[in-house]
This record gives sequence, C-alpha cells and structure tokens, in this order.
Amino acid sequence: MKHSYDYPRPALTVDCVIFGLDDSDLKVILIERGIDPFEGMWAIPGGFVSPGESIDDAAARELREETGLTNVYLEQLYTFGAPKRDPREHIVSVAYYALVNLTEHKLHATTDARSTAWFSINDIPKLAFDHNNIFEMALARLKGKLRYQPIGFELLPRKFTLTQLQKMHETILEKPMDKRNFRKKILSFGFLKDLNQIQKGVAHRAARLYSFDERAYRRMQKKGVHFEI
Amino acid sequence: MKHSYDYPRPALTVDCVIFGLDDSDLKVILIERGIDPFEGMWAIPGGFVSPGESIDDAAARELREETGLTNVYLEQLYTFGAPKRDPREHIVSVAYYALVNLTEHKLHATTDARSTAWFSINDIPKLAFDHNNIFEMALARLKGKLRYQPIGFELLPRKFTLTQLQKMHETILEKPMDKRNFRKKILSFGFLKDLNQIQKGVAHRAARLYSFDERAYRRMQKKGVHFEI
DNA sequence: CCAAAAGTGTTTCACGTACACCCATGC
DNA sequence: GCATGGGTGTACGTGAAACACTTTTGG
Repeated sequence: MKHSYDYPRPALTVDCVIFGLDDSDLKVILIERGIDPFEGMWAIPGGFVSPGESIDDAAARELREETGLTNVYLEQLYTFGAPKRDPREHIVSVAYYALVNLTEHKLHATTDARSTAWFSINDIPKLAFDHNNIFEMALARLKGKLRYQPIGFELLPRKFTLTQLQKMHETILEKPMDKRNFRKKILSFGFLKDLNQIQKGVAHRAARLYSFDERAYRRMQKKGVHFEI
Repeated sequence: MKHSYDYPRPALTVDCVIFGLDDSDLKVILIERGIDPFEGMWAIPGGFVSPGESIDDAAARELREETGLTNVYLEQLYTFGAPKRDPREHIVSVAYYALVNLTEHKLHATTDARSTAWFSINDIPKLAFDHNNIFEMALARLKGKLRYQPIGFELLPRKFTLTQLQKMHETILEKPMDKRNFRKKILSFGFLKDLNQIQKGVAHRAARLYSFDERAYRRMQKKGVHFEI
C-alpha cells in the first residue's frame, strides 16, 4: 500500500546513542548493519518514526528494542538533516541519548539476527552514515551536562559508594580528581542520602552506600542554587 | 501531483524564533496567521522542509523571508514531535533561534499579506500550536548560553560600548550588574578589541567603542580557558 | 554650570586547590 | 600481619562581590 501527500516529504527517523558504565568503562551500543547501505558496518541503533507516534516515544521504543529497558534516562540530543547523510534519499534523523546502568540490569540478548555489541568509547570504529558525528555530539553533551546536572547517577546502581561516583566522573570527564575535595563538594550540595549501609563482600574496609535524593535536589533547584562539580 | 511512499511519514517543518535587541528591549518576530488552524492568532515564523533541502538551510530561508537577513547567528534549538501538536496531522517541527541586530539592519517590511510584528518578550500573547513552549525554550537557551558563549555580540552593532554590552546582559539575564566588576571581568578575557574610537553625537562624555575579536576568542578557547560572566 | 553617562581601585570573604596519614576489613 | 581501599582536616591563594567619587562632554 502506498501513502500519498500533496508535497514531497523527507523521511524521519530517530537514532539513540545508548551509554552504559561498566565498572569504570564508558560504553555504547552499536549494531552491525545487515543490509545496504553500509552493510557490515556498525551503526547507532535507530528506526523510522510512524505518524501518530511522538518522537520521544519512538526513541524509547528503539531503546527498549535494543536493551529491553524502559524508564531510563533519555534526552533529545540534536536533529541531523543534511540531504546527503543517507545515500538513498533525504532522511532526517532526530538523535537521542540514553544512560543505562549496566551493573543492575541484565540486558536482553538481542533477539533478531542483527549483532549488537557494547563498544568502549575509546574504541569506536568508523560508523555508517554520519553516526560518528552523532556519537561525538552525544559524548560532548554528556561530558558537558555531567558537571552541572545530576545525570551521572543514571549510570550507577541505585546504591553507590562515593568512590564509584568519583570514578564515574573521572572516567567521563577524563581527568583525575582529589578524593577529599570531591567528597567535600558533593556532600555539601545535600542531595546525597547516606543510607547507613555498607558494602558487603569486599576484601577491604567496606564503604558507606549513598543514593541520589531527588527530592532534596529539587528543593535545592527551587532555591536557585547552582550546582557544579 | 501526488507524492507516494511505501510507509506513511509525518510532515516536517522548521520554526525560527528570531530575537532582536532594540535599545535594551529584547524582542521576537511573530506572524499573524491568515488561515486555519489558529487563524488570527500569532505564531512563530516557520515552514515546510523540502526533500533535498537541509534543515539548516530551511531555517535560514525562513529567516531570510521574514527579515531579509542572511549571515546572522542561527542555532538549532530542539525538535518538537508530539503527534497532536498540529490538529490537522502529525507535523514534526525542528525549532531554531536566531539573533539579529536591530540597530544596524533595516528590516524588510514584510511583502506578503501576513502581518508581522516585533513583540517584547515580556508581552508575548498566547500563540498558535505549541509555540509558547518553543518560545520559552528558546529564551531559556539564550539566557543559559549567554553566560558562557560569546553570542550576545550578535545582538549588538559591530562597534559597541561597554555600557551597551552590560545593558544587554542585564536585559536578557534580568539582573543588574556592577559596572566596575563587569568591566574588569569582560576585559580580562581579552576578546574585546579596543577600537580607539569614541561615540559621536551623544549629549555627555563619549564612551570608547569596542568590537568582539573572534580571533582572540578562538585562541582563548584553544588554550582551554573557560569563560563565564 | 548643569545634566548625564564614562571611567576607575581597594577591601573583604568565600571557595577552590593542594596535600598525607590513619582506619577497617578479608585473606 | 599485610594488602587494599575508606575516610578525614587544614593552609593558602585566587577570584567574586561590594562599594563612591572624579572626569568628560553637550547643551
């Protein structure tokens, strides 16, 4: 069945850069393309937007299909609309990025024939389409936003230690931080809840566990307090 | 003539929030709609994207049609894709915002039948579609970015005084600043070029004129210096 | 000479940064 | 008892913020 319109339209897709933190290594999901164009190359997961489906929903659907996850952090990144970005025809793509926590969720093995894999962000191959651009922009956004928005917690387990939190910042921002200063600062914001629990099964002194207190964060926000690490 | 595709597609438009600074008053261009839906209401200028036209070009075209201007600051803002945002059908809109300098450019009187007007941002009526959302997001982006990116100069004449620069910041950020501290800080960055010229025809002591030195700014950027007002 | 805006330094306080040692636990 | 990471305080310097008067010019 054909679908007809009075004027021609570009096609519309969403692409979703899915970040995960795996024991202090930042990774993204890539998919090996099984069909032309760019058959055999790796690409960021994505798909077409259906009329009647919001683009946010389309991105969430894409994420669910790749990971089985719902309710994860998902944010629109940028829209890529150069006419030649897809060799077949003009396809405009709205890119999103997602932050998932690899340690708590067992991810689906992908069910269809395509092969899917996590790649360390330091080891990204040449990708199909303009997907290297999309990836670079997603990473830049993550780095930029991490410093003044509490999005990093999305990459960690719900209960985490201050050392895990610091390692995450160091990994993503690619610079070492001073342990005492980091703790002083992050605790001073008041949005970390001390759970009065400690790690179990570690071969050294067990660390205290914290969680992100969204309530407290919102209260801080409303007072107009500017948080920055 | 009809255009047919194997799968249905949402339509794609660009909308362009055009900001101008008029003697310390921040304004945007709105257009009165002549046709349904929302006939008679004000809206942000926009139009459909043709296949083969990049979305950036479509936004630039829209801007040119409304103002006659090219080569002005234009940045992609966000893509709005809720299926019900247009009552007719699913229309996805990529929003942009532009910064133009009202004092140097005489703007076209609009040539077609639609009426076009500058509205002060403190006096925006209820707009068609979800355009109030788009406007609010554009304003928030402008406010946020002004503090750490040299975009404010786009709103001023090429040669400006430090007082004009300060007033612009005060207007957009909606808070008063200390004259001495402002000057000390902005000059310390080193990206303002003292033109060794002074104002003419003012009924008081004439101020020195400066221009934004993009070269110097890029040099500063490359050294990794973080600028913030 | 008066009105109006330009231009200019110093003090104070908060916060960022640098830095080293003892503690608890499992093996 | 030893290896491993957890946890803590202080001194110093930089930069933000507060603050008022003199200068220049046109009318």
